[in-house]
Amino acid sequence: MSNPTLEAVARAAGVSRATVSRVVNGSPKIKSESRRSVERAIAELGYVPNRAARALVTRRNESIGVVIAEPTGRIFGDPYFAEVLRGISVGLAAREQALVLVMSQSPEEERRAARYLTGGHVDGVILFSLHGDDPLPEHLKSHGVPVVVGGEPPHGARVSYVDIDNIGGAISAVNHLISLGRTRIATITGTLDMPAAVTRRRGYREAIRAAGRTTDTNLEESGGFSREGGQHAMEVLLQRCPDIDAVFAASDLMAAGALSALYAAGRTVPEDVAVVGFDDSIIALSTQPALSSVRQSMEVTGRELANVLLQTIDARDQIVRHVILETELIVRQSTGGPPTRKS
Amino acid sequence: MSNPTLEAVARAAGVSRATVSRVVNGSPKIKSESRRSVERAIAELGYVPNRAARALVTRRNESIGVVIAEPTGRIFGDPYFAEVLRGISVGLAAREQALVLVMSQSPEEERRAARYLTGGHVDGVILFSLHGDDPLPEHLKSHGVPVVVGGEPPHGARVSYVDIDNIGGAISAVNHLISLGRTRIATITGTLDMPAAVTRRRGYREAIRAAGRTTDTNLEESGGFSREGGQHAMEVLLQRCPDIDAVFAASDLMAAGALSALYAAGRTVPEDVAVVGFDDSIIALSTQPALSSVRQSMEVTGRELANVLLQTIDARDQIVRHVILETELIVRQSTGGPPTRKS
DNA sequence: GCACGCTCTGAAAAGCCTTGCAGGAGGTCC
DNA sequence: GGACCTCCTGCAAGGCTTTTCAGAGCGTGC
Repeated sequence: MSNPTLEAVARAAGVSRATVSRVVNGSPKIKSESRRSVERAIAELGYVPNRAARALVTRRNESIGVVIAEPTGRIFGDPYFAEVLRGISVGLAAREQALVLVMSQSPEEERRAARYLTGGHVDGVILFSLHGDDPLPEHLKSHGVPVVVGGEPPHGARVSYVDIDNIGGAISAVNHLISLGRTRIATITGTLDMPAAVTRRRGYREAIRAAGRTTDTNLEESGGFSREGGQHAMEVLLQRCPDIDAVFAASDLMAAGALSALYAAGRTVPEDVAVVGFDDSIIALSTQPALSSVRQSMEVTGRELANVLLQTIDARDQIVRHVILETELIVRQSTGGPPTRKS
Repeated sequence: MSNPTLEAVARAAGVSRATVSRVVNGSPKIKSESRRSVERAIAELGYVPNRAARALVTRRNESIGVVIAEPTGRIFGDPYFAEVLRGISVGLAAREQALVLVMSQSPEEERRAARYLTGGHVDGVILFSLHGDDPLPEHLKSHGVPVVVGGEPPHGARVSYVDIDNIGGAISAVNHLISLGRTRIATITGTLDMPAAVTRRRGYREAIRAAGRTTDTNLEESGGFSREGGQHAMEVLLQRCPDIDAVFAASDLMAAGALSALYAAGRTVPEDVAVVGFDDSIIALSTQPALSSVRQSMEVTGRELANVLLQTIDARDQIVRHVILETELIVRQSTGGPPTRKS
């Protein structure tokens, strides 16, 4: 229950507190003899350093905050978050850093979170799922808290981030649809206050134009990154342009919603309309037919987030670091491919 | 950057450190006059108590650990975890407790986690997704760390837990299938080293017998709580008993897998085979047709976990507390119901 | 044999907060 | 008017670790 202290270990090993401290922290200037006796004493007593006392003097907490700011709470069914979290966890565990999870769903909670994060309770912060002009990254940075953002940060924020190649992913998805001979290709975008949503739409437009066609905003509709939103967007699109023969959805969840709307409208997939999603999450496999999707490795994203943050903390600098991860199109039945073929 | 200390606030307010401390901690014995001046000073200086120093003297960390022990990492696509996590977060935020997330996926990581959790870094622990004879709850308890388990704890462990009415949920699902006139009702179970899986199977069996029929282990197959497992289990079941006309799957994810297998075998849902899942997660809405499912509120589960743990910490006792939450059957197209009808 | 240098260790301060105890101010009762 | 009580506040100790600085012990070079 009550843990032994440094003092107790020192007595048991016949040395001073300072020596024990140095052994614990791996100082090189310790005779191997004293080191051994200290190590034995530590093992016998089951000594674990008191994190609070240590933090008090080092002014480090050995813990970093991970913020998932999701006001709607809606996206939460998306496996995306869990996967990234796992990646972060792996990245932090390697360095014995604790992961403090902060979920803020309301402005009130967000204020509380900001107070907590700038209160010196964590050594750095990983931010997630940022919307629009969220001032949090700048706020933290101005308080001297190291920050790294998952996904492209809001416009203007000069902070480190780890992102995937959204534009390349979107282009490969649309090119795939074009290569299938589809001519009326629509897109269901995410919430356009999120950079990822805007960038994926840009990729869609660029691919359309690169094929020598003209873009048409009638073929674009926001699905808010939710299943219901995707379904509704598809209904709107079908009403506006009944001749649609392909859809690129900016997330698997929205693609799943689109499938429902297509079935309800009597369309077959992929015969009448080919569908591509984004993320290649577990959802892509649970739809009927299975979704073609742009794969991103959320676990790698998480690990990189942890790495970049720890790097920044170690360096004590203000350098802005970027990491962009690749994507890969996975072709399944929703665009006519057998489950295992790749583009 | 460098935060003001208690001392600074005391000077600014013209009182002593002790008085400031008492104001911060809401001691009742402070004249409202001094309280006001202290509060103003705090606001002006933007004072935030140093958590480390406080923890050092109170021997409390104001933070609790949440462990998700998932060796396979497979279940992770399940929205279940994210939802419970959110509930826990809400429950802890109300008490200004930090949520330290610990994900252990390998024995090595589990050892590391155990060391961390017994090292006095957290005031209590919430455990999750326990398998078989996991010794962690007992281990923590013997080290005097308050523990509460999400879901029925492993056999023999006398620890507090919050669970849902697994048996009632399973019974209502199977009764629903019986009421539809189905006569060959199979079940796809979870990993049987988890109590929730065993208990749901027991509910299935009890409902079958209560209807005056006999159970048949040929109609039971494990799907390991994963999509692929559910699909494979369904294939096995169909081969063994081609006359199956209903399936109760112990999770939505497995039910989604079962749907794929049924389609592949040329069966229609719900006409040939009616399907019921469990959890009523986002998955239940993204399948075609939408799944009937046993709803459990994961968010409430999470909130209750937090409440029970905080209660135990406050009371400083070793009382074992239990909370059992209700479930509700939601009927959708996979058993022939319209989306909104309830049983 | 002496001065010097190197290696390792110990003493002690610093870091910031909570809280038991004592004491001051002001009011009440006889 | 004095004794006593209540209410509030301050003093100071205590909690555990890291780290600076100085010094002890020992070997080496001249």
